[in-house]
Amino acid sequence: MKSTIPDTGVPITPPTGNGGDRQENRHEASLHGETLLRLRDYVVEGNIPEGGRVPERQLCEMLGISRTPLREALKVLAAEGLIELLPNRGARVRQLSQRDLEELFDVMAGLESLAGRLACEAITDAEITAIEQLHYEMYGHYLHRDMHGYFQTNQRIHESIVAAARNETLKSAYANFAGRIRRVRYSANFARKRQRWAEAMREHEAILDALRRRAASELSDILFQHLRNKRTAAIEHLTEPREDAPASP
Amino acid sequence: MKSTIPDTGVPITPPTGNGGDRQENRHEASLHGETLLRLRDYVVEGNIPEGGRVPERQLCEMLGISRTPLREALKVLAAEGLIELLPNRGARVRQLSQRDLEELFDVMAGLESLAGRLACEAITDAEITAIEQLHYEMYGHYLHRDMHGYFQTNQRIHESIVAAARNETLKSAYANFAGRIRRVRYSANFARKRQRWAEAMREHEAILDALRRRAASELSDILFQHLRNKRTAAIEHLTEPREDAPASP
DNA sequence: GCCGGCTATTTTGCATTCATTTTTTGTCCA
DNA sequence: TGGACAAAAAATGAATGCAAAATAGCCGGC
Repeated sequence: MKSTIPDTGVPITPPTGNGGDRQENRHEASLHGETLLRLRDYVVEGNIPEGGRVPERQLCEMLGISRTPLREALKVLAAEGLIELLPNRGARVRQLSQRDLEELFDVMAGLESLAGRLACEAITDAEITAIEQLHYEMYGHYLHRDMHGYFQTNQRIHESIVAAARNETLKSAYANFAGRIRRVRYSANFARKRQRWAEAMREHEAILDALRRRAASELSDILFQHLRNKRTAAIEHLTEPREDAPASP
Repeated sequence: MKSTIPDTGVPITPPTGNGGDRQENRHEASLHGETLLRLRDYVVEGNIPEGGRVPERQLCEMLGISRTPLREALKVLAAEGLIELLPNRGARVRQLSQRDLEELFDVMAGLESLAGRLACEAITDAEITAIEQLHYEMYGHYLHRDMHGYFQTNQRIHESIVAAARNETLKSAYANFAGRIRRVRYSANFARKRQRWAEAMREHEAILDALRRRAASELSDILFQHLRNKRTAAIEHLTEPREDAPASP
């Protein structure tokens, strides 16, 4: 046997509860909408290995639906870039090349950069205060070397900036791209490198500072560079993934 | 009769030849892929009035296919934001509110701003020369008051910048958003206002200048502002669409 | 004459079915 | 033993069928 593409089977686990509707509006009503949400989460959470095939029949019985709504959802996921559809050969979880990742990170950087710019026009003092809170919280995590907490808070900060941009279209696009790299973000805690971590903290200080001053262009630059650095760290991590094994607690 | 939503019928015209595959890779193989491309063009070209319903059966016979692939294509178009799916009530061409347009323009601005930034890293002298050519060509159109030529060349310039960014993901997202506002861009030749037109030309000079110097941040700012001004012009035009009637040839 | 409720028709959503294509399995022969 | 061919099995792509919902049409009441 064996074709060139590894034909990983799907371990048929019970469906994960629909986490939350990040992106779609109110598709819960229709079956295909529900299916879309669940399938998206299912894929984003990494339940199917990279490049693995997405077997229609198994998913159908797993979700208890027929193939029609499932296939509709697959088409949408393909359009979103999460999976790819090989003609007559079914769907596969999209394999992201290094180049793909670089591109995705850059687009994310561009979107956050835009978010920062727009946020400067609209953000309220209260929102800034909230972000400051998050910042200090994150600093605490940093001091305690609490990676998980750090990442979580970090993400909330970035989401707050996007929210402050007051642009639902942007928010939705941001969520889409974030979903595509989420698998990587989770599997690779690339920022374990101490130096990069400290650097990121400094960048966050600068972000906050620019935000307080509503310095749009400046914030835009800082955010872009910040994400660019994340990108570099992530790529490096994927290329030579070691350094975190002999870490202190 | 009459519900709140205007129930515009679709004038059943022969299908337009598939212009070109902007966004999708090679979906020509499958029927639903073909359908997707054709339907997208059909909608983007404005064959269905704003907010008009997209009747499955008519489109089926128009395209000569069954409902299954058509419905798959509709789901994708809905995910792209071109149409919206009302539960149990079919698809409608998405009506863009003024706010939607503002948001879309801003996102486009962000993407172009990003494109400029990235282009500075990768663009070749030859590409810059090509853009300069386009710029002079556009200037010619400007002097001759040739709006159509001007817009066409203008669009090619912006596309060249996006292409120079060497980021297919960005290019694809750009195409997606461009498609959403294309209907408006075509129906409203908002830049007829002389003053804005001259301003735009100056901005383009600045863009070219920054590009030559590979001044990433600066170009990013200029591009954002340029698109922002376009946005303002467009919104103004939509609000009070007059001024172009008593124009000299 | 206009409004509200009732029925008929259309339309949508999903399941099922059918036709191809691909993939796997089995067998034969070198 | 191993590879090539062939048949079987499975999976995909698309069409059709069927139940539920919505819309339109109609009639009666006010």
